Amino acid sequence: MSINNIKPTEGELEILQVLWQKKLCTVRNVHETLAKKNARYTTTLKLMQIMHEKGLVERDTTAKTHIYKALLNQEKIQQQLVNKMIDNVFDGSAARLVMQALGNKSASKEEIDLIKKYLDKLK
Amino acid sequence: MSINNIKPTEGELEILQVLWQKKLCTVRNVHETLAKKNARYTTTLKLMQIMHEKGLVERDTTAKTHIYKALLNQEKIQQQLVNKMIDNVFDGSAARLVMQALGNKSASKEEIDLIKKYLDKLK
DNA sequence: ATTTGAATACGAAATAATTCGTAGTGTAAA
DNA sequence: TTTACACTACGAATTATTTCGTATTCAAAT
Repeated sequence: MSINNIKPTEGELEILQVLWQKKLCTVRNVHETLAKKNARYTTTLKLMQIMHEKGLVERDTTAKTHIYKALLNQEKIQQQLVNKMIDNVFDGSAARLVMQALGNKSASKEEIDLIKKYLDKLK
Repeated sequence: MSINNIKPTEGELEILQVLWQKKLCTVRNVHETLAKKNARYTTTLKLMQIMHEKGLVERDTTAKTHIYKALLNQEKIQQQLVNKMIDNVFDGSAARLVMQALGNKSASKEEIDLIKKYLDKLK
């Protein structure tokens, strides 16, 4: 399995989320940022070590406290997940997903304007 | 766990997809429609039996060949999955998800027009 | 120098999800 | 009525994922 077609697990995705946002993180960094507040520190550590084995992240081990960095491209993974969702859950219709996403508390007026601009550019 | 907050697994989702589309299905029906063509028939059967135990589907067992029907509401599940994706993968921004979905082969001109109309209605 | 605290490594248990094989049963065709 | 076949039931193996505990190491503070 190449660097493409990699499907991070649920837990890995949460960690990637943090790494994408902060660029460089220690394990503790990630752990404390994580929503999953009930897990032990070593759980996060182990997960990140596994991610390293799998090549999902790289780390700088020169100092005692290692510094992690995501290797997967955020946009690629997003695209991959969205595509899969469109196929599996929305019968292949991107439009249906979009409308579902917008019929949604999360979509503010600003966001909707943003999208309209984007659509106009697409044409 | 109530009927809400149920999180179907990957495999269950594939089956639900078929059930939502066809309304009423035998196991064989589902099995042959499924993308997952490499799995044995009894694998699909077992999965659907488990879904029944969990209350994800109901079935009519009057005849020898059972007839299955989805109990989960498609739109609710879609909404739930989309929301989760927005939170976990798009930093809470619906707009970002939408744009990612549209920067995508799947979005044809027709679909884009559809979305524009939808957006206008929203305002 | 010793202690203390925070870090890593890693085995292994616990949990979840998938997959399959075998047994048993009912029905329709021969 | 016997055979053949498609179906269900279900245990159990396999695989994937998550979780934690313990051992060890290093460095800073005492």
